[in-house]
Amino acid sequence: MPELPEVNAFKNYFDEAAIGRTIREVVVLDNKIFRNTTAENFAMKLENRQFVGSYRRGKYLFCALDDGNHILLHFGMTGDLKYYNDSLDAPKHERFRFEFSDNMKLGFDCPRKFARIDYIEDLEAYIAQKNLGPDALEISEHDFLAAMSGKSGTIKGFLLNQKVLSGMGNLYADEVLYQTRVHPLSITDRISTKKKKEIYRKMIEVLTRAVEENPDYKEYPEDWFWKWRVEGTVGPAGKGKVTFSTIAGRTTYYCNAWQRKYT
DNA sequence: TGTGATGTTGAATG
DNA sequence: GCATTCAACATCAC
Repeated sequence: MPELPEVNAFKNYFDEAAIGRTIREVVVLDNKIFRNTTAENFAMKLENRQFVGSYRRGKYLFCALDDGNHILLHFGMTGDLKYYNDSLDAPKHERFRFEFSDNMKLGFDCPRKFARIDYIEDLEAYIAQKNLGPDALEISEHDFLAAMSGKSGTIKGFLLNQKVLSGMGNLYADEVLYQTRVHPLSITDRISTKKKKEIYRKMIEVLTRAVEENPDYKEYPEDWFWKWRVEGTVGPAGKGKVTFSTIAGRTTYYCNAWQRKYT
């Protein structure tokens, strides 16, 4: 999926396509993508409304309506947005679309259907109930260090936990650990304070750079991050080869000789 | 043809 | 409570 930088790019795309437009009709092609509401209710609530803004927190994109309510767009692994005019240009796995009063359409595409769409009347209560942690680009160094304190799980699991920190995904987590030379199996609170701060700074740096690229997760620049994330790639300064295993439930790439394991 | 994929959730287990 | 593992969700590409 889209991780934080990709969702940020979706936000930019959404803002451009939807803000200020009136929704004439909501066409639903797959009921199951709605989690806390039905397709009928969703359509009824949104028709004749206008989008007035959007707010991203981690991988969650909240879109504000002119009646004060919100919708959540969560892209799962394969969610995507497409803005178009001609019906022939509808994305292949469109699950629903907004048809605006000017006849333009914004389709939500998602082959694997891991995406989730919610209708939200109380945004703060919704976020509190989800237990969603602060955005990875908003959290302060102090709060980041405090969150690490006492944690006995792996650093990889820590970075992926959306309740602690929202926005990091599998690829960017591997990138941060690789660049800071910390082994993904390191125990979070055993890492030195100096290294913890390095992880924090690198996380901000990597995400900031990625956000600036406005990445489209289907098409990354040639020299994008994680080029190294291929088995057998030789680590920096000839430090051994990249290998992978499942850590915190996700396929994790790392270089044993390059990344120190704090235990 | 079997396998794994940028994510989340809930249940079961230690 | 904390952390981990697993299965489920559903489809596509290799």
